[in-house]
Amino acid sequence: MAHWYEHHKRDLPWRHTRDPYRIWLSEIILQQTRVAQGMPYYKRFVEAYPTVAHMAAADERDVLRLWQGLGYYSRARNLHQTAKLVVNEHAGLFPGTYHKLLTLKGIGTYTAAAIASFAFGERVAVVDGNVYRVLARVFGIEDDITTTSAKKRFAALASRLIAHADDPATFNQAIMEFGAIQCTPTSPDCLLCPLQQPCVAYQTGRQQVLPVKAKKAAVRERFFHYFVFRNGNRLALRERTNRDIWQNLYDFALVETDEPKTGFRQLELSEKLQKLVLYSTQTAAPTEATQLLSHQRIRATFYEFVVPDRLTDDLFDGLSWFSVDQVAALPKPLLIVNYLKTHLEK
DNA sequence: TTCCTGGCCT
DNA sequence: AGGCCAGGAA
Repeated sequence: MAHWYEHHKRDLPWRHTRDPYRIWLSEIILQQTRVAQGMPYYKRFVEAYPTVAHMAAADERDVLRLWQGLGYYSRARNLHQTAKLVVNEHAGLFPGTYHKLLTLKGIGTYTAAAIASFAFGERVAVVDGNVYRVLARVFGIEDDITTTSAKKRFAALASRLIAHADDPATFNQAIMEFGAIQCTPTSPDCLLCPLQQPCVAYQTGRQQVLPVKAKKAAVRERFFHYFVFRNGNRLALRERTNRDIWQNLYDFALVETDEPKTGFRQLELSEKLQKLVLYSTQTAAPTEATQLLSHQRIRATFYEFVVPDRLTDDLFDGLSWFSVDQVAALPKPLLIVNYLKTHLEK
């Protein structure tokens, strides 16, 4: 990989300095940012603020103005805050170790390792998105990289590898550059790859699968329209038995839609539900509630009806009458518990 | 058009 | 775990 790096490394301005200020500046700019986009910003910043003292003396709004268009503006605010701290508390000298760098605003594990190794030669491994990808593929690691345990595992592996490197800074640059240019996310250049032979992903055809990354479950939005039927001190509930959330808990008669609806008259009701609604009396304005699950957002509307005695045998779909005391003893989702709490108090 | 990528902070 | 942003890939 060191050999590959010597032949393929890009000529980037921050690779020609060991000035911790410039390395820090470049690393903050390159967080969540591609080199091509960050480059003009780096040049502008170095010109406007050649030293950390220049930056510390600037107004935050000027720093933000210079940052404009790069996104993630907390990076710029932290940049300025840290510049002031370095000048005021550290006499303008950057802390010289990984652990001290970690305490600065805007510097996490990746950036601390980058500065420590590039500026100070410390033997500490960077672990960024490139490194996850390269290691997962070469070593065939199937762990979900979004988990804490996987992050530990990759960091430990990178540490073992850098322990044997001639030069820690070059090792770190090389593995990231390799990930950025050769071992790219969607179409890695495996045919010309020097690691073809040892690469588990290549040998098993799993380049497209590795690294494994749990896609953050898109939060699905669902609209629940609850019909709360009441007769005297009894309420109509049913057990949820479908393959769905809240299995074996109790809720009310339910009509679900994919889209928001205003009022139950916009809903398509089953014949039996329609009849019950028709001959019952709506007793309160509909109320709304939202229940957030890990992967779903339930927006619920509750419609309250009093059912006349002559129709109490007309329940359907597993609904049964429960006295208020019985209801209290049933297992219910929080959405229902909260509704009962606020609408059934007497 | 939508999907994916990317460190740090709270 | 979710928010922060923009741009390149699909």
